[in-house]
Amino acid sequence: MTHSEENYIKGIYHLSQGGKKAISTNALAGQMETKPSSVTDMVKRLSEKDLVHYKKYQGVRLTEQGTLEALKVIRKHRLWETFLVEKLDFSWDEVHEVAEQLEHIESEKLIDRLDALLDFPDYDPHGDPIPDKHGRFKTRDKKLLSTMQVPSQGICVGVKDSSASFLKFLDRNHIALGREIQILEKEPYDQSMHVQIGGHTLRISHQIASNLYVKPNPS
Amino acid sequence: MTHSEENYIKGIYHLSQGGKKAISTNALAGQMETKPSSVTDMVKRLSEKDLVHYKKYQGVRLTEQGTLEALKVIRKHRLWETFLVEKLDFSWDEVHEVAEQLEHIESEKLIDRLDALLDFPDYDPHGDPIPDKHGRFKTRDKKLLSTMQVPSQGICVGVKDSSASFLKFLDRNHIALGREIQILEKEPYDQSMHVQIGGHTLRISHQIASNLYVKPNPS
DNA sequence: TTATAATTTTAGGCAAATCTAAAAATATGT
DNA sequence: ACATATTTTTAGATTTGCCTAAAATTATAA
Repeated sequence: MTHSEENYIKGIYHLSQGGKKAISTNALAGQMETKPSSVTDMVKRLSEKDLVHYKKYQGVRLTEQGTLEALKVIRKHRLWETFLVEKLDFSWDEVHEVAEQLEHIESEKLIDRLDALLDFPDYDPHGDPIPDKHGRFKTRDKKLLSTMQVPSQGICVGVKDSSASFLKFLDRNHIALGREIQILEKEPYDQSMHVQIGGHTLRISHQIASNLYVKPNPS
Repeated sequence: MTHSEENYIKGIYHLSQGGKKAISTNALAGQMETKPSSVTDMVKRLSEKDLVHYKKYQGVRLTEQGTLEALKVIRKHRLWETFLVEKLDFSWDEVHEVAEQLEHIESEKLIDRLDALLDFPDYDPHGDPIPDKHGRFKTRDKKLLSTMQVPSQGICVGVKDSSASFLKFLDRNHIALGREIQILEKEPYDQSMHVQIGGHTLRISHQIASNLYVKPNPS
């Protein structure tokens, strides 16, 4: 597989999340930041290699093999992100770009040794699960902060949006993964929330709350 | 720069070692394992980018800028090799292939942090010097084992041939970098040598002796 | 249901990096 | 020195991955 093919497979996987419904050419073009005509070209190539199911005008779906390849790339991406944060002191908003390059390095030994060096982590710095070498990963009981009850509490375990700007916002507001969060109040008008976290009380907009995953505490 | 361009620049650097004489198209084609016509094409592109001096039929030479770029790639290659051996327990005969891929990752922060993680090493696992971030590196007082006096002694500090088969041979014969070696005898007929190293006495062919660097002990 | 809009595909082109085959330039040997 | 061999370059093709513009298909809405 070329880098570009791997990126497409990964893009299709992300758009499909869980479900196995077909992804439209336009949607994939959006994800890949390219033109629909380019997508059609590439999708044909992937189809020839049996990485996707494709019928004209019907969208595209990963085959079993394609899914496995996607999980391999995602495993590499997330292990490298973890490495950058844990061993090279990158912050969680800096790792994505570099991991986009590192995920294409081909060496099973390398990635398995990296896994061992990091002590076989289950989740990456953004709280996303890291597939093991067979493509299996642990899902976690988590909800978007925006859907939590008032009052309730839980632990921050992940982000939905992992853009640098969102992650930096969280840093500035003492929100980090692993930290306990208490939902104190919810404003019916704009759905903003009052929460307590890391010894601070703050107001969180709906936009923010719907991009932060929390593992609810059994209450 | 594309990966291919970086590889050519590195290839030219290796062929030029030290000297600044022009490299022939054929020689470069050999180094790059490609056809001379492909080299001509690429060399033209590199010339447009002012990475090399090139005149038709006159061979190619790195510019100052080209030399700097070559040193950057070599720095990355050697730091990654060191990482693989030091942190991921690769053996010195396994690192080259993977480092060939890793050397193209673009991130100054990554490579500088890696450098720090490894404690700013001066030499890679094959004894080759690692350029610092400005392209400067330490040369070392070293001679090929084949040119050493009898009797004399020194410390193994590098290999000229770093092919897996040679490195594995060294492993099997208790020859490792950093180890003291004593030259006991030299056979005039075939120039093979008797040496003592790591508590073993062994006979070393001229072929082997002319691919192993030794730092002579002041005697 | 039929015209219009949106999506998707095709057709044709471009750049990078490679190749083969042929032409041009340089080097070599007697 | 000049014929021959070697080296190097050019010309033209191929593959990957992208593009634009136009055609084909599917969706939508009055």
